[in-house]
Amino acid sequence: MSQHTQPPETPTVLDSGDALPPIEQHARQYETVRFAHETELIEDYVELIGDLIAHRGEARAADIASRMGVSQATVSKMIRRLNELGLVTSQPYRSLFLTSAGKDMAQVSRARHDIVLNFLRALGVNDTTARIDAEGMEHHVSDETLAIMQAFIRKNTK
Amino acid sequence: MSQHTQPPETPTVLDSGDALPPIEQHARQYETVRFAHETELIEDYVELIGDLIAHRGEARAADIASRMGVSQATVSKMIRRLNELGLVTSQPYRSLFLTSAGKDMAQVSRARHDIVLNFLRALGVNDTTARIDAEGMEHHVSDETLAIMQAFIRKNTK
DNA sequence: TAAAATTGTTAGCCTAGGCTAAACTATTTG
DNA sequence: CAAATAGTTTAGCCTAGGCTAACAATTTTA
Repeated sequence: MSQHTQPPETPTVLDSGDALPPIEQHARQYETVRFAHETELIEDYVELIGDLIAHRGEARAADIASRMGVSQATVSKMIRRLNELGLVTSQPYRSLFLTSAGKDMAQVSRARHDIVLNFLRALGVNDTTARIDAEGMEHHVSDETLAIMQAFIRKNTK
Repeated sequence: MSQHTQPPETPTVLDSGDALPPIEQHARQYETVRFAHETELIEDYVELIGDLIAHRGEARAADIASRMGVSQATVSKMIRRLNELGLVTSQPYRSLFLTSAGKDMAQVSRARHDIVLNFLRALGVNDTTARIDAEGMEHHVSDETLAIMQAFIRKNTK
């Protein structure tokens, strides 16, 4: 079948680390990451909108743009997407609101974010770094790991 | 200046969690994540190519495709990019090789990946889950956090 | 060694998520 | 209350990273 005489599947002595995972499992790992990438920006926007509403009373495109560090045009386009996904409601030139689906997503996202952030802090990571890392990590942490992080926080925080 | 009378910058009582970070810092967090996204796929390919060479003796497009879970056309296109970036050398229809820049990247990437994976295992996360989480997390973990993870591994592994 | 099977490449399409520039709407202010 | 300013949207462009289909090259095998 193979056009090459391959070394056996068992790892050779060349490597220092683990063997390669089985092909199917390996592919599923990358697929999981690709899937996370599709949803994470959406979640970040929804989470930020929820935060802005909670902290500032409203969520405006200009605020989202400056906090996200992108142009207002980009935000405008994204809001249209969030609308189509049924996560926010908006009238032109007016402030945004989260739908109940949006609120749910914001709440879940925020809770996950907080666990990761507090876990990193409990581990001893500096606050600024912890915030940056948490922002990137939160979408890639499974429920299982999240539960373990939560237990760790309880154990290591007064 | 503002067209709305805004609540003060200090958070209102509505929220349960932390205050919003200052705008500049907030934007930098998201920018860091966006930047990581640009490089992480590249790193994943380079890391996988390095692993295939180490474990199988060669890295072929078909193997990369099946392990990444993408089409061969996608891999072919990506290899061209890696070439342009000076990370691999390739002749058509021949196996790939990493340049020394590619080897460096693979080595760094692999080391980081292993630390995150072993950290999750030391934390008590199931192996399959740990592999999936590590794949997603590795590109978002700062050097500071990585060092702390490494210390944690040393302390919690016999 | 010719045919079959596998592997690799190219062309062309699509979506997401950035951007700038220009037009439009709302609010504030002189 | 009109003009200036601030905020929002739209149009059009670009890149990355997927895909399929068609074709080319290589390797295996009958």
